[in-house]
Amino acid sequence: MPKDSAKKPSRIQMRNRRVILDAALEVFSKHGYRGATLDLIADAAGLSKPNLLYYFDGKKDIHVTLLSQLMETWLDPLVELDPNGDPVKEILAYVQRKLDMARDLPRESRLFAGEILQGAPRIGPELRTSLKPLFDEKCALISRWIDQGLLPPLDPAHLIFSIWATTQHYADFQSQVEVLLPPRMNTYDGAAVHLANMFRSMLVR
Amino acid sequence: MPKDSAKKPSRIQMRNRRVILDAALEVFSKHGYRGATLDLIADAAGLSKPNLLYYFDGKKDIHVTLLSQLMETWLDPLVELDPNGDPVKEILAYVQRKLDMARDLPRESRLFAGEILQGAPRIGPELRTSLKPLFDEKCALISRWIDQGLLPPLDPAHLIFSIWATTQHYADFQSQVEVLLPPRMNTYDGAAVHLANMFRSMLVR
DNA sequence: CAGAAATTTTACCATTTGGTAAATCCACGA
DNA sequence: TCGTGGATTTACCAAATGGTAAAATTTCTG
Repeated sequence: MPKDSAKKPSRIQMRNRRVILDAALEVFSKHGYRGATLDLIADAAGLSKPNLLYYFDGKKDIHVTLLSQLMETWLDPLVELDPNGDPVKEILAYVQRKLDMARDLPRESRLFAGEILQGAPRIGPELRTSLKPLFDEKCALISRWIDQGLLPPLDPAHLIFSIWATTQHYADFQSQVEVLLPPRMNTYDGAAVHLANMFRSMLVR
Repeated sequence: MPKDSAKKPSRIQMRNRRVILDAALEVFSKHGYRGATLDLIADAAGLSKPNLLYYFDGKKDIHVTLLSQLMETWLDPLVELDPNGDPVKEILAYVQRKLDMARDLPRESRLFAGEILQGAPRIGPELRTSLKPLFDEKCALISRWIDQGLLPPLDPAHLIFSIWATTQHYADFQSQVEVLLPPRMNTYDGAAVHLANMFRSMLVR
């Protein structure tokens, strides 16, 4: 009975929960919450549907678990923004980290985007408790840098939005980018150059 | 039998088709394609479900019709990019038009985003036939401006991506923006200032 | 190895959902 | 005003889907 959170998970449980979550990430990010079916997830995981429900309390449980685990990974690049570093370098490094994440974890990006797009019905609370404090802290940090004359005056919140939007775009709108950009050309290298150039020109006077 | 495209639509048909499409926009943009049900759309339209299907061939038909109509509106701001205008002014005006669209037509933005996010299963072809040629044309225009020394060297494609991403972000990620930004403050005015500042600093070298 | 516990499968079920057939209602032109 | 075709409702249905009960099987432990 693995559903009790008190007991320590066995080897099989560890393995199968990971397999299920990976399959669910694939399916949820491709079809959205409603478009994803337990049968699709079970097939992708190589398990039977009732077997899935032996490890999770239901479809919602799988989805929420996935989003909660993702939140940590998602916030990490912003956490690393260093108050003691050089402001311009720190922010440009943050842009690059976010772009790397879009390239390396596109499914996660799309899962998150789909949830937000539909009004964050399942992680709204976690946005308030996890994301908001971190966001406010980093906005304050950037404001301090501005006050110290290390950055030109700008709105920290909108700056962060722009970084999120431009980097995640390559994962979330991948199907559109692939239609528009010539094949064979490396999308992410081009994006890295362009975004570094764009944000540097705004941050360096 | 209004489903034959040959006949001219009656007054009632015109009205009801518009009512249905507006209701469908509301429901599709909020719940996604799979999350939207004919019952929800019918309720929102104030019609019965079989009555919906008297005007459209099915759920897919409603969705595709909506997306096709939207495509025109969506491309319009880019069409207006004037080869004879001042490059910087033209591009900044384009940014503002896109931001206005995110503010005034957030449901349309989210409908489009949801479709792209899931791999554009229903408008992929139209991206190739409608969007791609226009995109290529405007990329070429920007390249010409660069060659003429009117703009600093930059990648036109990634520039356009950045404009799309930053402006649509305020509609597509509205639920997140609302959590993070203090209420009472006008999001779109702040965004307009920030984005104008950002893109100007990149374009004016 | 024996028995218990954990895991997996088989056989279901109730609800939701996209869609249809046919009867009924209603607007409008002759 | 009456008939006709367009518009709407009523009563359905088959498939899909999330979920469950219980039997069967595998794994672990003494």
